[in-house]
Amino acid sequence: MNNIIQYSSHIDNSNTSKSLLSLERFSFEQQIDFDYNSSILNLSQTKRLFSLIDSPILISSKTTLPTLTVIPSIFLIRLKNEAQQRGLDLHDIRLSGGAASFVLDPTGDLAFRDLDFLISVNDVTTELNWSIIKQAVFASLPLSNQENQHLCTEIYTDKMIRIINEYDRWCLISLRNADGRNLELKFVEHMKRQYQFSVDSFQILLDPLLNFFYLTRKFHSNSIHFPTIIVLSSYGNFSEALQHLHYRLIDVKTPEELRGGGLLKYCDLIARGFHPTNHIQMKDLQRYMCSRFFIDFRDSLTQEQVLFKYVTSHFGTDYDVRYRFLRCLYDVISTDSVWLSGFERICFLRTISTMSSSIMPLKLTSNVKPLLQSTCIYSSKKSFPSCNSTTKYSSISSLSNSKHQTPSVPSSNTLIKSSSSSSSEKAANLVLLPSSPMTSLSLEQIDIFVQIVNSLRTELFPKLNNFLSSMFTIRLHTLHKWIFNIKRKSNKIKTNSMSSSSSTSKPSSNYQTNCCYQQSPYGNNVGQYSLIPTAHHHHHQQQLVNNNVQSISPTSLSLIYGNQQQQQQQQTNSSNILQTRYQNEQINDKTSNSLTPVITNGQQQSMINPSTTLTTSANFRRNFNACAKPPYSYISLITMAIQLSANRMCTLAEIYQFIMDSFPYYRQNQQRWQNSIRHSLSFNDCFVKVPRSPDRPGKGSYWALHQEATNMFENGCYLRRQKRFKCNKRLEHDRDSNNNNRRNGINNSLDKSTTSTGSGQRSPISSASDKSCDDQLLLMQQQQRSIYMQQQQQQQQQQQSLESPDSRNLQVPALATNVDVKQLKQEQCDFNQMSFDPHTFPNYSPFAINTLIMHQGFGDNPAALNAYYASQLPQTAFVSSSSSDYYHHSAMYASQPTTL
DNA sequence: GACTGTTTACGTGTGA
DNA sequence: TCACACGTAAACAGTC
Repeated sequence: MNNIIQYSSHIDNSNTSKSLLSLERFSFEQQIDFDYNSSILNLSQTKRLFSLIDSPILISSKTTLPTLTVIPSIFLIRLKNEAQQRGLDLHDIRLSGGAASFVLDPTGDLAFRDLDFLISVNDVTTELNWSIIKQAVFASLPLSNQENQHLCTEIYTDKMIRIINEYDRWCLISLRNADGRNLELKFVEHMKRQYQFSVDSFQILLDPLLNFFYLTRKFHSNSIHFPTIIVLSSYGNFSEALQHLHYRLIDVKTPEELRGGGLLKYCDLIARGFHPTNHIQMKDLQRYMCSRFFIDFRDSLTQEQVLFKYVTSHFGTDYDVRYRFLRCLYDVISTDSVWLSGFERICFLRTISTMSSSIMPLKLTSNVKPLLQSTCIYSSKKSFPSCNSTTKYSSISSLSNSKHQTPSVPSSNTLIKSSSSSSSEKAANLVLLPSSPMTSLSLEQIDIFVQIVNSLRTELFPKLNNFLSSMFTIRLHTLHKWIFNIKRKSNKIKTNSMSSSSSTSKPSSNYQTNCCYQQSPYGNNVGQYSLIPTAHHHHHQQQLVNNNVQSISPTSLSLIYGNQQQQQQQQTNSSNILQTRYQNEQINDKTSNSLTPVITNGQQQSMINPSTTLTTSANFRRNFNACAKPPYSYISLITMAIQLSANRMCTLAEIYQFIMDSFPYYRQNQQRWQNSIRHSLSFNDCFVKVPRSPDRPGKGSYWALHQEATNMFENGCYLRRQKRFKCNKRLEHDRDSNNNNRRNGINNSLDKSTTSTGSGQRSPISSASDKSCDDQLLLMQQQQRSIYMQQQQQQQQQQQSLESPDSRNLQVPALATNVDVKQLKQEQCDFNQMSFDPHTFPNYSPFAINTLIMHQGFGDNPAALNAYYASQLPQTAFVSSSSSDYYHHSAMYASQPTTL
């Protein structure tokens, strides 16, 4: 308690006792251990703090009202007094976050953004206190006309948030600064998480300093009469946190409490030279932060906005750090977002990639390596209803080798089908550029661009059209026309420049398109629009007007709608999409979010205003509890656990453990959700039970994904499935035998109701309907299959005998007959063409009870199991899946004669 | 006895 | 409105 004694020696007794009392009441969860968790600022730190809170900050307005010059120290003293006059006690004012770290940092060059102040309040839940807080804040601003205080809410605030739930009771008023250094005032009754990483966990108690200022405004930096200033760390161990700051280390406690923004902060620290204290743990943390980011910021528009806001407000003109930040974020998302929707991930990666080039000044873009390099699979059924979900698209790298600055294309979603990989690299690079709204094409580049497009048009455009018309309802002629316009403008510009004409001609180009544009969240840059899918196939007459005769870029052209009405209609459509999405989110998460009234600046706006929609989104994010229920179904969670396991199969306990490790929500009420997990495993045909091998005794079986159920979640999108996976053509006798086996204590991998409706509404009637399979057809198919299998076995035997005279096939008797390979091939083709459902033939399923029991020894030996299945199954029996290598029939393919 | 697995019943939200 | 996907509870039986 020595700290307190020193601290109190400079303050009068009444203030001291009050401050001590305040410290105890400052209900930031943990008990404060002053010996272990606090320190005192030294001289240089104190001077730095003085300088920081005694330097003016410009609070800018959103309108024409004057910019206010605010000195934090004076402002805080006034705020305290104003609140006190209104009957509200504000105490324990602390400087926190990056600014506090800046004060403590011995180098003094640690970057920080906002000035965050924590102010303790007894009760923020009442409307009266909330009203007093707002009044006090705006009364403390140096406004000449106090009658306009109510306008300040809109004009001088960047954010105004009130969080009240079981974890948090606090409110925030953020006074906006044009440079992004906002004055953030958090009035806290209770806050569960006050920091993200150890290095920003410091809180400097300002009460003695404010008292000092209050007593004497004659402070000089060379004064020797400094008050003692205490600094705490909510990290739990002050010295450790300080060491992390000194050595630029990243550490975190209770990462499950981190919110989505933690990922950005983490990448920010990495970009500034920080390093994880534990790389292994940090890998898990990265995975968690990725998951959390995409839970908190679910739609791509919000993600883009969050990222853009962070980038613009945290890096200023430090493009090097900015690029490193984006690079780090890109890498983390690429490698650690294991259970995100493939579509979400690629969208966000593209956003990062685009931002890495578009935000940079033109002179730097040529030096910036495009981030988007990987080939990714799209699954866009949800987001783009018009897209054929069965088609996979890949995006390839941008013009990484080009010496020219990256040209822009009309859409940020220029992709080609995977099948077009045979197209020349030139073509792929051409159409897969990340959109760069800030860049423009030079004349030479336009020439090159047009030439390439023309030369590849016949090869490329049909594929492009397939994709674009299905996903964004862009027609081929639109692209043709766009190219034509570019070329025409290019010629015109050439003509103009050759004639040295300085006339400001503004050629306009009209073309029809039924795509929908929306203003880019990138803010004020003219002509930045992003392409979003349309909800309806409405046709807008859009006009592109080129205002810049020096350079032309489709994305730098101003977009003008034919009339205002159409514009409004389009905005309505766009916002309706988002609105519906957020409404769904609210519904989905209603069980996990307590009532949390949130107030933001744009709340009074019309519902069809996109900004309101975004506000709604932001509100939703803020409501999100740290331990909220993840948006994944139990089937999704099980699938994740299985797919992420080494052998593509897990025991029940391993599934439990995975879920609890991954999602803190499931560390509670275990009996309830684990019962549901067991129910899901048993009930759903997509999960199959694989018996343990004798050399691996233990409780319970392994659970694997059914071979054909590996892509239930649309290439990684673990949200609600469009269609439930069913095995509804199983033979009646198989069901009966399974039941008998179960009664006899034999594990049966297919022991599931074949007629499940997804609910408990299964009835004998419905079962009977499913039992009414066409037995004759099945019998025919089975006979055909038997013939084929016999031939297949003969072929394989022949192949094995050729490869290895000593090889044995214990399952198949040696039939050393010469097979007419041409006939076999023909029969194989015939077999391939017949309608064949592997589930119709449970005896041939790798998960059939007979198969598994007979070959239990393969249970834990994927290679042996593969080989066996390969020997037993035709190529077409199961579609090979890249995501299920465990059951990939590679051995069978290898055994196929290649000279057929 | 705890765990694992199956089944039934019922409720809710979603989308056609 | 209805079928379906999903969640929850509970009873029951088998396994370790």
